[in-house]
Amino acid sequence: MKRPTMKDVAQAAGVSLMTVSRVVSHNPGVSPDTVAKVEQAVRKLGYQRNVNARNLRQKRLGTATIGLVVDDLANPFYALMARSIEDEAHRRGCVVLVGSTNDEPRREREVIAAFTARQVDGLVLVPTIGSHGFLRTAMASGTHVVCVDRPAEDLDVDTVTVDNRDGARHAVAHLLGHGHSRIAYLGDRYEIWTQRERYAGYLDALSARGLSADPALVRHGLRSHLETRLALAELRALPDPPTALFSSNDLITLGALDAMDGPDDPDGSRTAGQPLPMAIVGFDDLPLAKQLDPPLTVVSQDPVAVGSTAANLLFSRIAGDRSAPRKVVLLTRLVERRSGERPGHRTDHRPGPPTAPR
Amino acid sequence: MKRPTMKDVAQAAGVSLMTVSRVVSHNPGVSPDTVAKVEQAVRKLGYQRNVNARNLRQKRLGTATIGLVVDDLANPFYALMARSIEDEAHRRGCVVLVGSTNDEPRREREVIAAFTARQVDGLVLVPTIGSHGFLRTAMASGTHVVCVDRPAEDLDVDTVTVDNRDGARHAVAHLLGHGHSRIAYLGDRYEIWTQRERYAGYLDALSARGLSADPALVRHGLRSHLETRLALAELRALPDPPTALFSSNDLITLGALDAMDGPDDPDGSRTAGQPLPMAIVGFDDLPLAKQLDPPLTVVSQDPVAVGSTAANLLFSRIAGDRSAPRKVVLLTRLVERRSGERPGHRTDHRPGPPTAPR
DNA sequence: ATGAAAGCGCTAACAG
DNA sequence: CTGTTAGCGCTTTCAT
Repeated sequence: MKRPTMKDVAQAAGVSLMTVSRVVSHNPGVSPDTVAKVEQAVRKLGYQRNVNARNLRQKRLGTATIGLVVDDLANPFYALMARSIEDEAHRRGCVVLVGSTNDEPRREREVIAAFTARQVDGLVLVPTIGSHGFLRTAMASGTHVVCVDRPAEDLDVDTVTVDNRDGARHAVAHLLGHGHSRIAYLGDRYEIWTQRERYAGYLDALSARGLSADPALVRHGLRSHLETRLALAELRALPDPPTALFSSNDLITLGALDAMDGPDDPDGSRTAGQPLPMAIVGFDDLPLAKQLDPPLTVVSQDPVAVGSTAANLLFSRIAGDRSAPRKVVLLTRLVERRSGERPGHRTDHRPGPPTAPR
Repeated sequence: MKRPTMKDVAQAAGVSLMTVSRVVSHNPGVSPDTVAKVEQAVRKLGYQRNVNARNLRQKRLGTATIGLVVDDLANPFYALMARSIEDEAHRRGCVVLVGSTNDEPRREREVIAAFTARQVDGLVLVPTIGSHGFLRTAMASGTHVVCVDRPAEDLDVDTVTVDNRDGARHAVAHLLGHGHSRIAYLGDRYEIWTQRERYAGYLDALSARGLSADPALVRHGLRSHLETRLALAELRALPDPPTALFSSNDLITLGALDAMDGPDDPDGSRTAGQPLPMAIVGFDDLPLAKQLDPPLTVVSQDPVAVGSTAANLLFSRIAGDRSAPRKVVLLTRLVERRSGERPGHRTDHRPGPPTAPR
């Protein structure tokens, strides 16, 4: 009923507890016969060492446990990242605790506290908005932290991000290059670092052409499908509506594409063959992007590379690297399919009088 | 530098270690002044209880840690499931260790061993193929196990699955109902339980119409995008090619849609407005399914429901439920969009006269 | 090559 | 109300 302990194994093998410890730890200096006897007892009892008890005494090697704290494990980007971090950990005989913050600082603190209370060797963290000073004490007592996806505003630690600004700039430049000048920006909460960066990239691209953003075309804070639909509806009702759209994350892209299909039809929808009413480029690639009509042009980032880079950084810290914090910035790639190439000079897509050309 | 212990707090507060323990555990019977003194010392030192040490002594409450072992954390289905399990765990003040097996029995054993060695209270497991007898000893010593997505072949434990067979049957019946009789089956490894079930559903639907499967139209063991493309190419080269397709998971659906686009074009592809050459219904919903042309009809399962059901089952076991193992089977839903409705009696899909409207 | 003693950080079971 | 003594399962250190 209860799990066997070293004591039980020792008794079964007729040796001392210490000898069992040596065998189980593959320590040298035990006679082959004894090893055999002990190993047999181990198998017979189904003994497995209690790693937590071990870690209590032997802290030289750490707990071989790391924590991964993301916004939302269900988000494909973080899921891919998590998998690649888990792979790196597994290679090193390390396990990983995961937690989602839901972008709530409070939940973030709870999750991190639960992890550090279990003596994790380190943390890969997608920080929420707000201060992370509370991590200082944990870090002082040896918990290593690597930030991913975005930096923690007040923490100078290893950080792996992608060049969001550059990615957005390219996306919007692409749209501009295809004749669009009224390009809407659809973004998530402006408080999120990646969103600020992407918006900055949007502005960069405009000003490189001598344009400035029309406030009427800029929408921050889109948190849901519904809000995105609404925002898009308002944009289209404008006297001078946008001809193109830059959506700053996958969820918003999804919402926008859905909204473009027209009225609220739960399952099936857009009339076959009818072109999308606006050009669109989105941040983040999506599985069926190239099967759309027209195929969707996106800024793609590599979550697997982000994850493995972060994991490697973390493990080298755990292994003793005490050099200055590194800031790694990975590149994005503009995957040009065709949704960004619709002509920018026509917006006729509704029955009824076409909007004035240009 | 080192983490403070209760001893340090006791010293700082001028009380005994035991008093600190009581305060930290919110035990009654400590005078308010003492509580205040201790709490202040705790804050001052940034003390946090070592949960592992605590669990070593007090095993009444378990470790408040569960393990989640899935095929692949990056798979959207498992990612969603993982998130919902993590939510349930978080509600209960429990943390979760995750691991991917990659469908390799060996890695599964490694991951499970690493988890049980850390004294997890229970395991939510997507079992690989093969025996799981090795879990018996862990279970005998109190580790609870709940299987999800598929049953473990030789383990009588709580299991949460969806009705794969029924889902597949409906999908294929839908295709049959639209005039198709030559329907190809594209599946992953037949050794995987879900795949066998879905194939059985495919056969069910055919025989309900008095048809039997044409072996030439059945392809098992599709493990990659490439293999799927190849398989589809072969099917189309048949003298009497299929007019419709049932793909038995999301990856295969993706591969098939990709292959239908024609030659190997890395990024963008299909000519706008050109209809898909075959009808298709896939198992598992996909984010952009309804934005496709035609919108993709799928069998959808609810990973969040699967996850939360499994988590609830596990936690009630941990809480002491010793009733007979439960087998929960959730339903799937056929989301009828339009890809299953192309006429089954024509296969002309190349440049030439446009397909009849609707 | 093996074992005995001490102690990791904490709580259970008793004292006072 | 508070403190003392064991001891969880293991490893360290020091014998033998």
